[in-house]
Amino acid sequence: MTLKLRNTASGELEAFKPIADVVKLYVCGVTPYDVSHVGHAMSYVVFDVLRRYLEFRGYQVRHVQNFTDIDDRIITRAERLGIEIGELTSDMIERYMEEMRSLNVLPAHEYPCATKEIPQMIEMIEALVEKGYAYEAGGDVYYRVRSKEDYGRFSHRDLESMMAGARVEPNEQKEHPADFALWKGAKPGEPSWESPWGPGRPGWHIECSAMALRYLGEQIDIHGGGQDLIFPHHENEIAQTEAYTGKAPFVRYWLHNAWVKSGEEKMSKSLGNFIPISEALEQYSADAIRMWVLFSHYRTPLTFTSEALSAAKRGAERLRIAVRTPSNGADGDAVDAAPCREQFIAAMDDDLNTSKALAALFDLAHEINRRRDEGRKVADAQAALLELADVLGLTLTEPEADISAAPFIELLITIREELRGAKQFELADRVRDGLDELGVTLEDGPEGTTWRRRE
RNA sequence: GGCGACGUAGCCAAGUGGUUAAGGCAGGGGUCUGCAAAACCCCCAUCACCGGUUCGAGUCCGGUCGUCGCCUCCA
Repeated sequence: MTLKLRNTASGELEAFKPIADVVKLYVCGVTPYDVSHVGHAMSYVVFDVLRRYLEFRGYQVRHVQNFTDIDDRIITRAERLGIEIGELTSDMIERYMEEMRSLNVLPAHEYPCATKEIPQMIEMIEALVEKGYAYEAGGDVYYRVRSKEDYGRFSHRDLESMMAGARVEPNEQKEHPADFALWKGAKPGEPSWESPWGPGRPGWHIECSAMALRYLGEQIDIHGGGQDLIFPHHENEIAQTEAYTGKAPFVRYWLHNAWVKSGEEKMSKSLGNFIPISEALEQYSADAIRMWVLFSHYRTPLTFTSEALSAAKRGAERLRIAVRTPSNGADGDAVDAAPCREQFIAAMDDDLNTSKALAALFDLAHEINRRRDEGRKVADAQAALLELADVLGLTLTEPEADISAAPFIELLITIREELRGAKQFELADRVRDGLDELGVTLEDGPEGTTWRRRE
């Protein structure tokens, strides 16, 4: 069995074969001008799962993810806040990193920032101008889309029909309306860097090319991002990179995740209809949020609703209980996890069918509970469930309980035990209900009472 | 207008030609329990609509209706 991925470039399911031993993975990062929202969470959880699965399958992965720490929105916002752009971006980057940690997203191996890669970008732009793929116009430098005969093929559009849309801003400096900026001359007062074309800053697309080139090489295995980046970002990235290196394809497999909807429309920063990751994390555990994402396929739009998140929360709890409840059985392990493991792998091999992979985990959890109830041993199966859940980045651990509260909870349980012994059920129930309201659930079993913390 | 995607049970969501249409949540009925909780057992869909291809279609083709996305910054 091999991993098959839906390659945006071909639209086909393709067997994954890395170019070399180490899989080169580049994921488009955020523009840190504002806090990240659950749409970003979806995207980075998806690519985190891709990375974890590749590693689970025995590949070594080198994961690079950028920060676009210079652009119009950053400049505007920093100006409005009256702070330096660096102050704004480093704050947002710090928050982003913290949120990813909370979501159990593995850190990339490199997080290059656009502003730290200016020389590389200038070098690329110069070479593109020299080769005739780009031209300078009034302090700006543009990529000449006409220089690439199949420009638009990647995103399934052609220059003529794009012009028909009439949404491309006319710019008399450009040779062609679709030509895109590699370098933007600075307007007075804007942050800028020196260049052969005067002070300015890089265009959006060039940074990813320069960083991918520098940190991963001229041809990479997988490039990921949201579907909204297919055009123009990735189309342009391909054009300029392949023009620069003379090698194609720049990327072997392009993967794009769908977007998160807020109500009936796409959640996005510009629409202002977003739910920050920090806000989601206040209400739901990382496991719940990840499970919400993973319940559906990465190329299908997701909707953030309390119903969906609650379902994920309960689902995570179900798996958690299956792995944490010990068995007192003594005979050999009663559950064979191998069939589940096979189903899990088959599902993940099929373009990361996480919905099906999760179903395999729920089946295993069910089997574990059944056998445990029969008094059989299930420890090995529980270990397997934990291992496979980890491939999806699910920890299956309970929400952090306040350690200092534990002895008091234990004490209340002991007292309640005595009340129950004395058939003082009303008082005993008051203890249980009281703890329940504080987010602690008591469960009476044959071995005594246990407690767990709810999300 | 161009391009892309989607419409499966109360909700979320797999399934791309062939046994009883995965799984989760919610709901109903049981077992367990002092009562609960958790777990376990049982129940709950003919796949937007119309037509076609086929021995056979949720699954392919055509059309209708509806929804979303990209074409400008966006994960």
